Amino acid sequence: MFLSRVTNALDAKGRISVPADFRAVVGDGSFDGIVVWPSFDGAYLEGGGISLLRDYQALLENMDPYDNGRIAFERAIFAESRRLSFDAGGRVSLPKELAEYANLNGQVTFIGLGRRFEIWNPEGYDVLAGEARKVARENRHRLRLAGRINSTNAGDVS
Amino acid sequence: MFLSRVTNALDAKGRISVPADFRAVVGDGSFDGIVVWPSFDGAYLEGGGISLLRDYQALLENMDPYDNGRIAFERAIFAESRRLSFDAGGRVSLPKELAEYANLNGQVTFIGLGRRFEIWNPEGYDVLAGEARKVARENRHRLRLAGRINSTNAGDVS
DNA sequence: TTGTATCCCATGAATTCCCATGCTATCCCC
DNA sequence: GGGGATAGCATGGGAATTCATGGGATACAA
Repeated sequence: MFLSRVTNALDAKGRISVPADFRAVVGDGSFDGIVVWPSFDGAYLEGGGISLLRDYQALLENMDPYDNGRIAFERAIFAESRRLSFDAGGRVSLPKELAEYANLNGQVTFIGLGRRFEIWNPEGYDVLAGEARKVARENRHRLRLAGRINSTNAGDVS
Repeated sequence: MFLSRVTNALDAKGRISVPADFRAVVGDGSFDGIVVWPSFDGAYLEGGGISLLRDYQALLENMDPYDNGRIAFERAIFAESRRLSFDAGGRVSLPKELAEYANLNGQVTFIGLGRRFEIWNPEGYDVLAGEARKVARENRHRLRLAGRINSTNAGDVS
């Protein structure tokens, strides 16, 4: 599970240290690295472990083969994504076109969002984080974990 | 289940002993520690076991992917939360930015709230505790356990 | 050759691990 | 019931490890 927000350096060679917590999540045996693609919702990158792509694949394969949405997702995610493997120090080298797409230079911020993560220009994300906090506060009544009053272990999270 | 109010020391290295009662609750096999994030409702921290985050994830994944509330929750909780693992003595080290957010220094108070807990500056919480007692008294008629009157294990606090 | 990508090694800082200590609550035996 | 032993817990400090990051060397392609 990807959690937390971490800002790391993008060096002159185009390398970024992937946060150690993130590295611990993506291990899947077959491929030691991350998969990253440009978001179709804004100037930032989306990414995850190879298993995330497999989940998307399973999801799309349940859609009609000639569904316009399915084809578009395949083109926007699979075709645009890059497989970035870790070097010995846990870094990946980010292709230039992805860095340009997301306006990355000097510093980049990894945003953990559970099953996936995003990569942002730090300043770009700061304004968004403030808005998200405000909207979350306005919607906080919706964050309700369903209760089971009569259960013998209601609330037990073990 | 997180219960009781406990005040522990925050040492010079940023470490806090998590109350032993709390530690006994969070064990989940995969991760031995707690997850903590800044509340979007005030100057204190919220936390729980990794399973609490999984419950939130399940809740959010049932919402529309581009629901504004969902995205805001993901950014306000997942992206802001930190995974804090226990050392041999049952302590975690609290990142500086979280300590600053909640005005923590010297002493911190853990507030058990059932499925989750909060971390407060002790003085900050004292005023709130008094108010909570008053509001609880005003709402006391609402504290009604519905359902099985003949439950064989009524009052079980496991 | 020149630029680009990959691998390897070095380094400082931050974090984590490990061991030691005092206190408190609990247990057990007399 | 009293008193001592014992175990669990909170806390302090030093050592060892991990982590992020920089730079050089090597392989490959244009």
